[in-house]
Amino acid sequence: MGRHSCCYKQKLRKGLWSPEEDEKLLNHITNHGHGCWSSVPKLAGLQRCGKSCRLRWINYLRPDLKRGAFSPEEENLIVELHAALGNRWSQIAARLPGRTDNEIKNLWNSSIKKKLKQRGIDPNTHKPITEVESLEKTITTSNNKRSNNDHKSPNSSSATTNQDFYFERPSDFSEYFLFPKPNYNSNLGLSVTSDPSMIPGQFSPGIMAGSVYQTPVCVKPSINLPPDNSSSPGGDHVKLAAPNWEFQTNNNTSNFFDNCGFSWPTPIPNSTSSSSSLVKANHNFEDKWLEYMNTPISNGSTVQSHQSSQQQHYIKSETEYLATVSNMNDPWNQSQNENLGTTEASDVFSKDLQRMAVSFGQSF
DNA sequence: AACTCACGCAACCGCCAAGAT
DNA sequence: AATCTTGGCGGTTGCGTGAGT
Repeated sequence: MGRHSCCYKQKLRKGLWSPEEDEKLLNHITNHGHGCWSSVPKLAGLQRCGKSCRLRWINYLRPDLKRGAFSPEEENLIVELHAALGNRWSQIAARLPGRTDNEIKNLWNSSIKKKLKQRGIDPNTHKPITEVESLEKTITTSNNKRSNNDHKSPNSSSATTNQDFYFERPSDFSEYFLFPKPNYNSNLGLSVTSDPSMIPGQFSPGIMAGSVYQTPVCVKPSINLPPDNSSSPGGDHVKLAAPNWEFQTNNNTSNFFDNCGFSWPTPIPNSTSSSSSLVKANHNFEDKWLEYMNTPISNGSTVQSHQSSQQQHYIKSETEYLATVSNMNDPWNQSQNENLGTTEASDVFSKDLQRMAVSFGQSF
């Protein structure tokens, strides 16, 4: 259980991939597609397990990867999506073309989390830390009271987890629309929607952000995406998450994002009384939230400063070529690449060059 | 120059779900 | 129905690098 049989039945290589391995894998998938991942290493002549090959392809070799530093727009979008989706990195990555879940997860853990904390925002709940702390106190108190009656209380986890965050939310969010909706397009400084191509399909991050903490209980929020055409050059080998979200509390299968992109489902009746008090209680938070969203999360230049050292990898040139070719038939990718700023473009292959230098023992 | 520390990234680990047998 | 295989995901770890002393 857990570890795949292929990983220990055979003596397989682990650790960093060599340029030769990359080339083998890239050539194989380019020519044949990956098919069954477990057979890829054998067919490609690699001493790796299929899982490792898959990961390497998805996170590094895939031709549609964007690479380079995250833009402030991307970071803001990640924050918004995290507020709505939690640690569902693959789903967040699906909204950020060319970015991998691993990349986003790393960025979140290494950079964004800290920035949010510095601003007094709890990165788990996206609420002001003071509010979270008071909430924790309340929950601890109530749990203590409850545990006096029931020592086996299963619901004793911290309120700071995402799960708890979602469960805290009112099931009726109709009154939450009383909140003034922040207009992130205007002068709030959040530039997420300034680049419409950033958001595939009908996703409207402005609306999303306004409803960040309004996500109702048992909702799997997501965004309608057009069919993903950014798969590997060999065909539909790379499956990106294909979300098909539904409102779970009932069987209403109408899509969340019909029409206006991010429309909320019908509110659950019989819970308005509690939600109205919540609205009041959350007014302060709304102000803080606006303040929080008013400031772009990243300074851009501070992110991934390591990548300022420009280095390249010979594999990437081939990969980039493939990406270019694939983009010719892919309007979405075309628009994406057009939106790559010069700064970002210059960062694109930094890590690869570094590896090349290491591999060949040369400096450039 | 040498050392330490913090950070970012790539890769692995463990688990789960779905499909195949 | 039970078991096995595979793909996928989120959490975690270890290494390389750069900054600071």
